[in-house]
Amino acid sequence: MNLKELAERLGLSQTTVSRALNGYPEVGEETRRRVIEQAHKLGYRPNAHARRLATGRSHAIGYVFPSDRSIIIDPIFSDFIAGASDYQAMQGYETLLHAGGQENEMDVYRRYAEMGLVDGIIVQAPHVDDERLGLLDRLGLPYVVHGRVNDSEEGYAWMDIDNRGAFHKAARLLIDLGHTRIGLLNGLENLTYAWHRRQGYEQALLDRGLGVDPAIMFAGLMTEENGYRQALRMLRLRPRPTALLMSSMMMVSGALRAVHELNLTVGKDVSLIGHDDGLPFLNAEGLVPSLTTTTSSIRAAGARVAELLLARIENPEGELPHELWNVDLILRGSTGPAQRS
Amino acid sequence: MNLKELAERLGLSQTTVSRALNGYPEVGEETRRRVIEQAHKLGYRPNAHARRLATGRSHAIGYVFPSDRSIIIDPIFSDFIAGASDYQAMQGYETLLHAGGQENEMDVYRRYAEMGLVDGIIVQAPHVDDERLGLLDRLGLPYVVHGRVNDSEEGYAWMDIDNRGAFHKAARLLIDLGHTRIGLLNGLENLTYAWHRRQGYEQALLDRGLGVDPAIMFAGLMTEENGYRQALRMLRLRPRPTALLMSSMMMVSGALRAVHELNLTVGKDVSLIGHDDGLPFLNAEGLVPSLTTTTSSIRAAGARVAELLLARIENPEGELPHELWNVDLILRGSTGPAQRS
DNA sequence: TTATGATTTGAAAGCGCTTTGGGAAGGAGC
DNA sequence: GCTCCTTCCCAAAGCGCTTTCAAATCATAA
Repeated sequence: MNLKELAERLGLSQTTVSRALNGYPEVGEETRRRVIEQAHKLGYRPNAHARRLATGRSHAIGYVFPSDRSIIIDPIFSDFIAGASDYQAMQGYETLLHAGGQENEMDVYRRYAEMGLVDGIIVQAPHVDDERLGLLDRLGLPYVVHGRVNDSEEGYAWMDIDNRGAFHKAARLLIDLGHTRIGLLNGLENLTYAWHRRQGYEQALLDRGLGVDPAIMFAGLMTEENGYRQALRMLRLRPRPTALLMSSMMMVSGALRAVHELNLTVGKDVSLIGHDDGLPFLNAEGLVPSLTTTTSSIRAAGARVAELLLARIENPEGELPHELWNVDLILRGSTGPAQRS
Repeated sequence: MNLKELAERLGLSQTTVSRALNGYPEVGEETRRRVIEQAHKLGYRPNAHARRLATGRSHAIGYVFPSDRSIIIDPIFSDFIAGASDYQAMQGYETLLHAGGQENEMDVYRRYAEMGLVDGIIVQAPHVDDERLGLLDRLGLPYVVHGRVNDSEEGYAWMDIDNRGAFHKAARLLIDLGHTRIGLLNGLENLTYAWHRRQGYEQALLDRGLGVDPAIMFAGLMTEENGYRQALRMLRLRPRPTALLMSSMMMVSGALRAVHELNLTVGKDVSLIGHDDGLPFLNAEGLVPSLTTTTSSIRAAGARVAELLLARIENPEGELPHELWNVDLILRGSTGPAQRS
């Protein structure tokens, strides 16, 4: 069932039927009613490609993961995309995913733009000096960055959570509790969010005249195993760090093993704070003791970034959005005053 | 730069240029060379939608997640899709993702088919009696199921791992080690894979004349917290189960907490076996002691399912593939002989 | 030389939609 | 009566490709 057939069956022209279905005003109310009713009854669906060809709009958003596999493995991305894709679906936009293949990330963007496959891009996991933005600008492809690039905040659209503030707050809490040796288990620091977290952490230490010790700082893949290994390593140092600040719940999970293995007590011998992206399969509250966290729903972020991007697509001349979300520090049972050693 | 311009610049017709680029034989060698060279030089890319409209093929594969959010949260899906999408990208197929929105899963399939958005579908997480297959058949949309539906294995294309065999093997190993009370922490049993695992587990018990005790069986979301809670509950029963068989690494992670909390020793007081999908952020070998697992790469499965689907699309008349992968039982440190209690 | 066939190329139709530029019908205003 | 708006509808062009069908070119054989 295509437009032509539908029009014939209604005794109308394609023009009128198309207009009626797409809500154009210059069509009689009675006619519109008839058209919509019949379209529904006959199960008419406009062909997506024909429409896209005619309008020049693809009604699709692209997500590109580096062929390098270290990114998509991060489970937070699936939750981010779930949030974004959910919102897009409600707005009639499809979600295009590109993972791997032999093509490199920049080439995929180029292809997307030149073939008209997507109307916009969500840039994931920006690194400290990200060359993707320049390319997208040149291609004229609208985009919104989830996170920020380096410290520049102008000239591109972004939405980010206040990672610096979050880790600053968290570190300060620990310091206020009397901790002076606080370990940091961070993500790869060429990614901006990790870099910001480290800045927040270091600033809090410096604010209170505490030194920064590279021996109790780690930056790497946020796996359970790295959480375990690094926590174990740090907690074996003397003087032992009395608190650990961690960038992901997976690392927390690993760190807990280390803590148990050393027969230490969480919240007493060692205080733990982790960043919680709100992943449903790894719950900070369900731990024993429940975990003090910096919390921000990655899924909500996904939905919001999608919203900003669609707004940019509908209105390219609008102002570039810059949105920084506050991150809550939720006090639970895994933090306590420092013990004297 | 579109085909028309390129043709003009070359002094050829669109027909010839199109043919040259698409590898049709009826074009002079010298001409083809010139065309390809110029196309490359001028950065020509055929418009995706025009091509799709003309050919009636979308060169895209769809993945639909139920609006019910309990599925996509499972981190194994992102790894599965990464594998599939990777393969597709190499073959020139896009990946379309649908998560959430107000539309229900069946309606999305209908829309995909009627609007021509995808050439095929990968059906995820089939339940025991899945109504999706019937719909897809009616829509004439090629698909491959990752997993099986109920116990019927004919009439549809599928690829699955031998979940029943895997858990049978695992349970039998434990029994051979002298365990007689073995707990099962499973996924939701309306999903076929979980149902199969339970069958394998029960069969192994029955084979050796052991009874099945519902008190030490759990089926639910495979979260860390459920792993912890259920392991804790079971290990507090008397007589205490001396082994736990688990459907996911997240559950293992939670169970480990419970074991530590009860001051039990893994591999001695309690043996653990988990199913490992090969997720890169949660490594069975990195645990202490390292974990005995049933192992099968979900990423490899994704790539294979995509391969089967593309083959079906290229050749719809071909035989329906039925592919069952053996699952290895990898013996590591978390299993040992049962202690007498 | 001419007929024959093989090899290359092109004109034009078509994929299914949107949108431009009118045009017919009907009512209001003079 | 006539003109002038509205209101509602339509024919046709166009989006950028692929593909059918026909024609041009060229070498070869009779």
